[in-house]
Amino acid sequence: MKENLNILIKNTLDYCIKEGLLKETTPPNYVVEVPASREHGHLATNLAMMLASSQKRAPRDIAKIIVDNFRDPERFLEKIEIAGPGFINFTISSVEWLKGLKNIIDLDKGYGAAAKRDESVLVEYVSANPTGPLHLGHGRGAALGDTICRILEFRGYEVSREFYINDAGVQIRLLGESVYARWKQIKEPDYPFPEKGYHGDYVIDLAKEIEKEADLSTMDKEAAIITCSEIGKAKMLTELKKDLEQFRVSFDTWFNESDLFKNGLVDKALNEMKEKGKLYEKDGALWISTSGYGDDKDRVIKKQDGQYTYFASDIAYHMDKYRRGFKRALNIWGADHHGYINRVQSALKTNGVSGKWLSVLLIQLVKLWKEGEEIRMSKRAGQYVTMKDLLEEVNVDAARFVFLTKSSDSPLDFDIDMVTKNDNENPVYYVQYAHARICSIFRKAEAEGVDVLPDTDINLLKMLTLEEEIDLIRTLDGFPELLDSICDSFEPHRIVYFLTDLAARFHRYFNLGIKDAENRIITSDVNLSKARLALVAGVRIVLRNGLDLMGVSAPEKM
RNA sequence: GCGCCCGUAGCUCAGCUGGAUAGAGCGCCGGGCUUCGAACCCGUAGGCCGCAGGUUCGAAUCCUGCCGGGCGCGCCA
Repeated sequence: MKENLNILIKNTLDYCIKEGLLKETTPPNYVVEVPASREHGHLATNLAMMLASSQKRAPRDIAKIIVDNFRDPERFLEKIEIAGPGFINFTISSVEWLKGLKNIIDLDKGYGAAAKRDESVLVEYVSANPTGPLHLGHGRGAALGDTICRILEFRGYEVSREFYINDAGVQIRLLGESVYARWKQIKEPDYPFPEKGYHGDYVIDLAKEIEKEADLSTMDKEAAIITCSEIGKAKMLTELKKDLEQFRVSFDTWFNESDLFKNGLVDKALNEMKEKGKLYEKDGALWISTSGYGDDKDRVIKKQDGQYTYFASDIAYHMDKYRRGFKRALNIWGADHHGYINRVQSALKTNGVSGKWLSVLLIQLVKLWKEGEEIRMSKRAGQYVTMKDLLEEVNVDAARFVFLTKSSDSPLDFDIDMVTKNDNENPVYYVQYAHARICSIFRKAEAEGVDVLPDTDINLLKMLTLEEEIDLIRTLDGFPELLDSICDSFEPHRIVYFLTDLAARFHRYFNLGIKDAENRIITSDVNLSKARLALVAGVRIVLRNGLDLMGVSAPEKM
């Protein structure tokens, strides 16, 4: 609707200028938006106020010119009013809203989707080290990344989901040493455990499993540790994939850091930078001069001991991403990585890649609450709640919904008790209940012999005359725009608030029928019933499509 | 010390590129089911939007400076 109105506004503006009613000017940055109050119509624009300075006239005078000359040949609008300091308020003809509803029902699962566009996005998320189980922070990143990908795809972007496996550095080695030590301890309980090793019980489980698969006792220590590293990593990855799959999160590409070295991509990246004169040696180490590109200081890329730093492989990785031809890249990182953003972007700029090509979405920490107390997580002590633990207690729908409820800028308190409850304290049920309720209405209608999928012709829909009914359609109409705003802002929490608001409007509408039988959806008037069923069918479509984009189920009964 | 994020109702948080009277959930108090699902709805109370300036027709939103909280600033990974 907004788009349609925008066209009319633009035509009117052009007309007024052509007729000399307004001075020629570059179009101001005005907005068309849904006003907060219903008294202000369906849509409103601040155009006249934005024009005031260039026209050197009072906003209300300009508004009057626009309103008096409004170009609306198809009678799209029912009413135009000037209000307040110079807002122009539009009331759209109710037939237009009914057409909008019909469109939603016709498109069904495709409502909210956009045509394929020539824009590819690489989204990297989770990227947990395969040295331990997924924790709640990873869960938040997984829910967020997955939902962003689903929405981008729905809006026509070509999306590739990627998980980067840090498998080339010392932490995999440390995993091997930890597993090896646990294996030794089966026979020699006093065998020393590496100081910085991984203390979690899962390491003991790994040691037991590896013993079944490989005869470590016939190997020398080094070979045994390498075996432990390799098998340990493979097993941890299997676990990660399993947990993620259960969480309805999948990836197109599992990218091994070690492949960057194997395929010579790190050397290649370094050589290119060397040729461009971006590298230099100092104090026996190799440095990259990122400081000219927005970084605070230059960074070491190869240490005195000849080992590459992580930065080296990260540069190679991001250059590889770029060369694979993606138009944009998005990384989803924990907030503790924020110091790294500037560094990576600077490195990209050093290589001639625009800093805007890579966006980074930071997510704040997750705190876990149980029985009114915070459960502090400590990796060193091997004490933390894993995704696996969580999913044993909490269903996937509830977990994903809660992870998505808050802005990623805000730390998340995850209250296990609330999310475990099967009552109205659990926020996911509010939206799901609305969906199930509509399904129930349809079952009832079917039982009463009402044609449940009428061919939604506009004349039938004209039975919808209640204010609440048009309001519902208006909300449904905002769905595609909501999705677009999420694609631009990477703020998927907005969909939660949108769906909660839609569910609230539906519940309120439904409850009108408790007070007054005339307002029930299935009434004694068959045509009215059909029209109202079409309306709630539209609500059901948006609830279902929206929940689907969140990776949350839309149950027919609950 | 420098950088990023946050500060909105008793609690947890929304508030979309600046818009009209700042909202929701939970909690408190009070109401609503003989017929479509009460996992629902309606109503009351509750706010110097951290503080102080600035930008303009207009600021919770943008700018500056403070205050308070979180995180990050390695030849760690």
